[in-house]
Amino acid sequence: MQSGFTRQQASTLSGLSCRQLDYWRKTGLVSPQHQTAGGHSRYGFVDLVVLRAAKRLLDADISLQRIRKCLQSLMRFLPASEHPLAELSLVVTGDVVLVFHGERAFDALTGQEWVFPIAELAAEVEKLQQPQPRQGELFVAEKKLGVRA
Amino acid sequence: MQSGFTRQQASTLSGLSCRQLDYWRKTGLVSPQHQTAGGHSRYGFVDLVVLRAAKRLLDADISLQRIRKCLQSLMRFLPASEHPLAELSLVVTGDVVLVFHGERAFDALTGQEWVFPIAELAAEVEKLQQPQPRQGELFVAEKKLGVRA
DNA sequence: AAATGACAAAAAATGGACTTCTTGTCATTT
DNA sequence: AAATGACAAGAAGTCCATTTTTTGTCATTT
Repeated sequence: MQSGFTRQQASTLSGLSCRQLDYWRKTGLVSPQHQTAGGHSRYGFVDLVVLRAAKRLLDADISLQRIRKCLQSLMRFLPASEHPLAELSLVVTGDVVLVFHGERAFDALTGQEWVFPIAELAAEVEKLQQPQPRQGELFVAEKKLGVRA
Repeated sequence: MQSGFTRQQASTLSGLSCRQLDYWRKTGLVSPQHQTAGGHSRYGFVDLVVLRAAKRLLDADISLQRIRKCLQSLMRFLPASEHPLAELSLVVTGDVVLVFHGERAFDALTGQEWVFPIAELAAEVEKLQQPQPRQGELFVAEKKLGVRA
């Protein structure tokens, strides 16, 4: 076994057409990791993972242009992280792709992150619901110190 | 303490204007849980949680029309679930709102769910990378049984 | 086999006009 | 105070025409 997957192999294994692979390479979406001396493509392991991910996204009706932007973000995680892929998930919904890494969720496109637990809101409301504090002493202390006023 | 929060209180506690509360009630987005004998609003605990959630979504530039649809989905979880709010989170990104409940992620709007771990893709590729099976016997068995052909 | 180029069909994005929805403000009623 | 109604500005959604992107197919080259 040599250095990587040929175009044909990559196509078969990813479910993408050779035409797509060519176009994607030409437009910089997924470029094969190596080349042969003769200038032929050799796709690497990470390439294949990316190609399969892209295929899934396409199947989920995510447009290529969106995938283009998302993969840029995904790529940052893929080769980099220590526990690389195990803790990494994609959530696809509507036309948004999220990258989950542990507890955090990033919009693969914007990099924006915003998660908030409902329990937090409920706790806030619950606190407001009882202006009479349970811990009387603390309340008194606050009044004395003028924390609330 | 009586039955609930007045409009004014709900407004103050949620950060929404009375105008918004009125309009939202009129259009059925969030209706106060009870009414007084005189026909005045009394917002309940869950109402307040929902109002605060809505306020946050608005602050995140989610349009009211989208919130309208999302809350319908969120509402299903809120009063229903056993471990109600503790395991519930919202992820807001771009113009999509996801409801997280345990391991699952639902598009709050469509209800669609699709999560996939990258590790899975990597494992698939890894398997393909070695056409020589590690378990020789199994491979032979498959050939014998014609499973692959 | 793989890369490249050319042509065309299909899919997706963009931009603008138009409509609907939200919200503030103010007056009136209950 | 709260509800209701009226007016208007701004925000957001919809629809349609136009442009760009993506992909298949086929021929040619390396």
